[in-house]
Amino acid sequence: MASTPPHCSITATKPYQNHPYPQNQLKNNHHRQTHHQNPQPHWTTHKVSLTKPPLSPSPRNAPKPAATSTTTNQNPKPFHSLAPLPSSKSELAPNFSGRRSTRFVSKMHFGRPKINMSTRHTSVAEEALQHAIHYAKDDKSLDSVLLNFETKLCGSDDYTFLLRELGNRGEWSKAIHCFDFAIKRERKKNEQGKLASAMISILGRLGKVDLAKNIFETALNEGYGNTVYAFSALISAYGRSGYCDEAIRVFDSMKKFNLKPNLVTYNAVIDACGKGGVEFKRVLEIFDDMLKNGVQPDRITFNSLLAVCSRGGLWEAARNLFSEMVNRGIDQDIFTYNTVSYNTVLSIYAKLGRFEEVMDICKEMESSGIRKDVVTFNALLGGYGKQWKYDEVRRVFAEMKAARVSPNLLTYSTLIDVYSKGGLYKEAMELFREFKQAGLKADVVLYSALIDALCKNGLVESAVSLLDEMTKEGIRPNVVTYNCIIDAFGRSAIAECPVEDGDRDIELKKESSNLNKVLTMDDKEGQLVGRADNQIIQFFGQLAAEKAGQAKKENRCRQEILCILSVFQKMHELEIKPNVVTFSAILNACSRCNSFEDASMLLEELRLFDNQVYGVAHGLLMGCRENVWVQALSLFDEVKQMDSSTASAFYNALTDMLWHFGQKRGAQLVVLEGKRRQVWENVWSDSCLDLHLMSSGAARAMVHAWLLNIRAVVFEGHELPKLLSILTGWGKHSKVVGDGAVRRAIEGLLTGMGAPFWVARCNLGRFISTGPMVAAWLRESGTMKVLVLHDDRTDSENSRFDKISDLQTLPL
DNA sequence: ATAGGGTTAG
Repeated sequence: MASTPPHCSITATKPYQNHPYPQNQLKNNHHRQTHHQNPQPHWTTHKVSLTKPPLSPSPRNAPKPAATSTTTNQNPKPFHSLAPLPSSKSELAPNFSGRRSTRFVSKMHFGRPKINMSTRHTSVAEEALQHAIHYAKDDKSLDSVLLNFETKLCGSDDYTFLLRELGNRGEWSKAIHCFDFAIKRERKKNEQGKLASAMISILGRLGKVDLAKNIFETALNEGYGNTVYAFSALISAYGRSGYCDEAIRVFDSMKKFNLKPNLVTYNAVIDACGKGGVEFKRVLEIFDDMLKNGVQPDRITFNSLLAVCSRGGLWEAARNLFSEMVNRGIDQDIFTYNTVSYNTVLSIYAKLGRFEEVMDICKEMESSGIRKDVVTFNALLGGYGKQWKYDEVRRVFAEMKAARVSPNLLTYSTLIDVYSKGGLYKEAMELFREFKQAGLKADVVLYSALIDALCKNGLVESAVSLLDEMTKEGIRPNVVTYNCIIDAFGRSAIAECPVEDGDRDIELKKESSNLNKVLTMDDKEGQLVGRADNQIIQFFGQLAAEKAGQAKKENRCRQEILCILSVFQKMHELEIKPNVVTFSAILNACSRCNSFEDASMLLEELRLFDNQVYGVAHGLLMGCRENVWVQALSLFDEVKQMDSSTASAFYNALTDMLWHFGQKRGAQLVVLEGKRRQVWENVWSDSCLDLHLMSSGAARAMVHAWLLNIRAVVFEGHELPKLLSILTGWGKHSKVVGDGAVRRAIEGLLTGMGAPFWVARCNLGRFISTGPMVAAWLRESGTMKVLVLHDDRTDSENSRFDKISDLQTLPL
């Protein structure tokens, strides 16, 4: 076990720990016992110990791994030195599970669609698929469909297509039936092998490990399963269901069968280890084995290794791996690898919005004769969609269909999400309809995206009823689903009423009534679109109509609070573990409460989730800074372990809540602590204050601190820079395009203080001034008074604290 | 044939 405590990671949630292990796999599970079972019963609230000393940071004195740039591909040996480092364990950790926590759960749901990347299947196969979906209600009718098509279907490629597409639709039973049908009719062992590995992979993606194992064993017995593909598929199947010991066992057994693992096999087993919480040292052994056998690791290998590190909190090791990756030239050599690599790079560039590079890669792929597969297309669609390049999205989607690459759940999920985020609800609705027509089933991620779209538009109650629908459909919501809803609390009440344009209004009403007509037609159409689906389509119609700003807002707040409490209730019932995002969401919800009483109800929910986070939030809110500050610091230590946007979101939420309830000084302390810990990158210099990553409360508290800071500069007799600027952004970073809440808040703040700043000519989100003007203002007698912040509520004990830590003397 | 895409907290 080396020095790593089993639960020190920030990704402590192990969603699969709830899966019942198959009976035959419970033996020899020593390892799993230690790793998979969270020793803390989740729903107990631990006692707050306000005297608890702050956590010590991770030791920095551990020996540095010696991954250096001298390493070459031919001599890859430095990895033994990447020993796991001891890392601090905190009691907060179990709740502070990072974002990765739900990924795995969501991937367990229906159809991890993975379809044949080539278009080797014939159009007959597509026709057969339609028949199998729509007409085959039982085994018998499926048989007759298959018999009907038997002579026209072209070998294993057509059958593989059929299996995969059925798998994409969650129809594992039909898929197995087709597999049995196909295997009987196939003579060549090689082709039977293809069918078998495809079938194993499909079942693996659907989380049906036991069935996958059956197929595998039969294939072995019948003499067509002895391939590296079948083994790799089974390893991956075990891995994605969390049975990493089984995955390793299968991997080890390959030797007996004289099979040499290849890159994919190694990647699958390393990935399984990552998901299964295997300690880093053990994974490195496999990695070394890989290198010894001359299999070159690729980006996926490294990513999986990195996941193991981050899981174990082994940040040093992760950093070293990363630099090793760069040293190995993974980035540079990527094009000499294979399609996989292409897709990985492509999706990275697409996410970054670097479309020139994306186009280059596409061209490169075309010239090397590598076909774009569903993953390639999905990456392109997501990339263009996130940049709001909807024309490109349409073009790529058309190209995809022309290339006869079937859009899958992820394709539609991506598209529906980007269209909803862009406010193109009609398009989103049409895609949802197409998605249902294709016979695909929504999973938790798609539902969460839909729920989020409703929430972001203030339709919290509709979101909650969709939550109920998905539960009824047998799809288990995850923490993300709940976080979306919690974070939406109060949004509708504070949402601005857009300035109405009469004509536009009428247009939208027309559009909305058209939508309703389409809806009615759909009902007649019949079976394909079910109850929940109709509801979703209705919601999109509602959203399209709500764009006209017709929302009735009376009583909303009251209803919403009841609604949100019922959501918490459901979360408890389903035993959904909260994470740091949940806490941020609750704090944000508090900021939207009009009364202290409402906020208290929400804080009470926070207390039930995590007494310690509650202790800090509540303590600061009540002005008991001195008592909770130590506790707060240890909380911030934990938050610092998250990725930067998660961390800053938490600081933003906490600060906003404090600011909202008049604890401005407390808010400022939190913000300065965040700055000290570099939660927001490069917040300030003497000439510039960059607020674009901050919430409005955090930004305002920061403006005060910054101005006090340059006031000190002035009073020390130094000159200010000629030009001073405050950047607020103008909504570019906002998920709501052009929102600019921070900009408005700062504008109001500066005006209110009489600070001589004005909006820069070419940039609405930038306030500027000159050094001399600001200096003169800062010298005015009344300025200091408006700059220093106070709390509405203070504990008498705190006056002493205030005096010592007068702002100018704070370590900034 | 086996791996790799999508959702929340700005």
